[in-house]
Amino acid sequence: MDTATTTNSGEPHCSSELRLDGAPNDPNRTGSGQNSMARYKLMSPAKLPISRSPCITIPPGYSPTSFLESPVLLSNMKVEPSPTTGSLLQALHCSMTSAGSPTFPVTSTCFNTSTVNGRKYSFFEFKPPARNMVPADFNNHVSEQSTQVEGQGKGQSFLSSPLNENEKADQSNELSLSSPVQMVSSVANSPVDVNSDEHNHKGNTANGPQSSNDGYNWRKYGQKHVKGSEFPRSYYKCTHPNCEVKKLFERSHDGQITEIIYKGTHDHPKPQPSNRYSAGSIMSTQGERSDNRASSLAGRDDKVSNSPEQPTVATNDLSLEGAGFVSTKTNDEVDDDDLFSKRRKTELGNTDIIPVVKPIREPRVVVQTMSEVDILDDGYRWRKYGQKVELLQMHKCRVPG
DNA sequence: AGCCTTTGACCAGCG
DNA sequence: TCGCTGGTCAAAGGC
Ligand SMILES: [Zn+2]
Repeated sequence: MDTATTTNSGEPHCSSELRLDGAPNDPNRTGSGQNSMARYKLMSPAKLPISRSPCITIPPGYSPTSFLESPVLLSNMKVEPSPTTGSLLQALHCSMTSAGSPTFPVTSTCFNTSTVNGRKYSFFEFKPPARNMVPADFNNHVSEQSTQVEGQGKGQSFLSSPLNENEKADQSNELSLSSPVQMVSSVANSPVDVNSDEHNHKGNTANGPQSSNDGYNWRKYGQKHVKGSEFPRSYYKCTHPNCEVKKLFERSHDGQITEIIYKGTHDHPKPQPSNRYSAGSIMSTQGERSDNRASSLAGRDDKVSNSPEQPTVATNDLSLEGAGFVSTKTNDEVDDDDLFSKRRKTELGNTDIIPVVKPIREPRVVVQTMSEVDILDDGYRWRKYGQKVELLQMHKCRVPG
């Protein structure tokens, strides 16, 4: 019941922040799962006493600035606080605000690194400012910032034409992190309005069938209402034969994605690249269902009329794969974080992201990379503006690709 | 016919 | 050891 639709997206404009932190994760732990995929995680346990909280998620409403006062990049933003110094939160905020387009207020981005099995994974988080609605294509955000901007408005019809964006996305989106770092970028793109029949019609725009299309095909294998979360969490697996990549979704009633988490990496190419749209990732929720299938099928077939899902996705996903997983959250997270924190902590090990208060919902995207890297080849340039003891490093996006 | 979603139950980790 | 919680399984049903 629940589920909703999808949506979301955030765009990271320049304002995004990258956070690297080294937190150890335990990949080994499987938790209840059968697979022992490495799960690395990220969220932030609000409750955790962890000091590391590398990632701070700042709610859109908040201004990171407050947190950090670093003199460094403040150009657009008000101030950029350095993690070290002060409050992170604000930093994030700045981004959003100034980020540029009002339309896309990016909430924040964090990059975390955690160590798993000896490896370090980094998480990259983007938070979109959106309150309820998030722009659908996260992917784009990542790689492309402005492209989408227009659509976003309120999330409604971000993409009038998904296709176009997709294409764009492809082009620009590809984050190729060639570097040692494997990026995972998640994409949370989703259209949001679930209910709407419009989805069908509009396709991406509103559709929600797929919450996130990353170009892969996903099958829902469970849904649960997590305590602390207002919305039910949906579990998806990659349908590829040998692939065990999983995706967790939380959507609000509105259809907005509250959180998206990717686990594992795809060891296979995206299905039918040609169809980007439908390619596969289709996740649907209740309302979407019909669409979903359609999209999914479509994906396969090419029919995708709606599936538009996310065009952007295609490229982005890839990145994700490399990494462990990605998560996206929205404001709601706050509570969720707590919840998540628990398990995640376990699962992930220590990677924690500190939850910030989030009045609003923003989707958060966390990208996990395999290396410590400071460098992300995501097409953006990052400037380090702070560092924290725990290996946490904050980077600020300077120039988009 | 095949694939996917839904949903309740079960399993496992943690406090 | 028990209860809580998150994650997964698997049957049923739908498209
Ligand atoms: Zn896969």
